[in-house]
Amino acid sequence: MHKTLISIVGPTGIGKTALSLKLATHFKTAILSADSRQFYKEIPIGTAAPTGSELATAAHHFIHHKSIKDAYSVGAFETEALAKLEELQRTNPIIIMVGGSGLYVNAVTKGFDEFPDIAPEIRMQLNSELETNGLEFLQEELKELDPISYATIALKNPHRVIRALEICRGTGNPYSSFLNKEKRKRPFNTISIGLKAERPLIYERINQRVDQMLDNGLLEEAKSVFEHRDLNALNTVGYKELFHYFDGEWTLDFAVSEIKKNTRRFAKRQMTWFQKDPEVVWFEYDTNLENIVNHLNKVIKKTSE
RNA sequence: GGUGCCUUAGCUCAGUUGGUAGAGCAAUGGACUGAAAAUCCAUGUGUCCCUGGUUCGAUUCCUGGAGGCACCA
Repeated sequence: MHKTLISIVGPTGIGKTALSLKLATHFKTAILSADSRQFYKEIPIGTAAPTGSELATAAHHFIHHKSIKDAYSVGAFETEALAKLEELQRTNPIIIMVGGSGLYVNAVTKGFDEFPDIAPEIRMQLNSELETNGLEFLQEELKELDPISYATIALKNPHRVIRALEICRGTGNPYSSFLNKEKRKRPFNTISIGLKAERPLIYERINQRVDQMLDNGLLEEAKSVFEHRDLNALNTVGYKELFHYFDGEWTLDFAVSEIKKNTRRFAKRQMTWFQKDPEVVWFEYDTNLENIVNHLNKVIKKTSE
């Protein structure tokens, strides 16, 4: 049987986790997470990670396998996820992947060009140069070192400029020279399923879920990681807002409304990302499992012919 | 009841020496190859509270009215 990765995507709060559990039960298989925040074991509540009983329903990978103190990146995830998939598919050809982080999903399903590892000091240096000299200064350096990237990347986006520059500085070659190489072919076929719903419904579910998180102890969870607030893993909706509350700058009510607002915006960005992928087949969030399974079986059958 | 101030975008407000108006926030759309729940970009027609008057022309000036705030009774 042909190896298959069933990828479930969609905006936050739409029910991806629930669907993944049903599909894992149906196909008697494991779940791989492509959620850039559910990796971290210290922050399960605010990231809406699967609960203990949900985790017990099927084997999960890449949930709570890292600490917020670990440095992690899409590149590392791509490598680990591909290795894990290879291992799992030796015994089970169908594996499920769920995740709302578009970049991380693409890392597994499509892959990126390969870049050498860059010493983290280079980025730290670039960040401090951004601070002291400003973005235009860095843009000028990029113009020198990599005119092609200078002409194509979003120059007003400091993250993009710094990434390109760290490659230039770290390798001595332009960032653009690594791009658009032949990508390693995936040894599996991906079937992408998207969950969708009317915008007001998504927003309503998000608002409710934030209240639920508070009931589940989000405040205590945020407090327990407060001292590490500067870590990238905590530059996350649900935490950064509560940190302002802990600082005494915001009332709790305001922080909560900011969490809801930022989650809604996040959901919109996810939809924008996934909508442009022509391979995703969309289902209403409350579609019967049977319909989705039928679709999957049809595609699986077709690809193995 | 009297006096003063206010009424402009979903919200807070700016502005037009009279030629139908603009910021912040919100909202919406988008980008995104190792920070991605991150980061960045784009988008502003609204009975300028209502009525009558002056005027070629009123959201702007004047009359009257409604609502709000403050002070005085």
